[in-house]
Amino acid sequence: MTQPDDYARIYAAIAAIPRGRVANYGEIAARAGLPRRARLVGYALRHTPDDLTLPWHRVLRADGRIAFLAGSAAFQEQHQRLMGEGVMVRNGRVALAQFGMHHDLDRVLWGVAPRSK
DNA sequence: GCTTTGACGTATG
DNA sequence: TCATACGCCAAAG
Repeated sequence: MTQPDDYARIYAAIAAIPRGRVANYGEIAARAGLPRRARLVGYALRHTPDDLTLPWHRVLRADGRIAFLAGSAAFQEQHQRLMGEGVMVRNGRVALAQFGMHHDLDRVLWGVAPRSK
């Protein structure tokens, strides 16, 4: 039962990804209050209104890989944009350990509660 | 109204 | 790493 503002929250969550960092679809969904709805994030991203500009290139799959078919135009552009802001991409994959949202600093920036306990 | 299609994720083998 | 399988579910046909 998706509501109109679900998309708004998804877009907001994406817009909140700090420059030089990345997040996966699942994280975005969770941030938007829609746990386990990663696919909806993909859908929303594919249908982003023209008047809306988002850092869509910072959204990757859970394993750190770019979601597009390797070699495709979209794939290359995403790769380009990421490198452009300092995010290293190796064989279509980003090292989440370095650029993902798993450091304490990120929790501060994102206001995410510490893991467990 | 039923089936197919995804910028997905986790779990197995 | 590849391959299934399943959970998830809005849109499109």
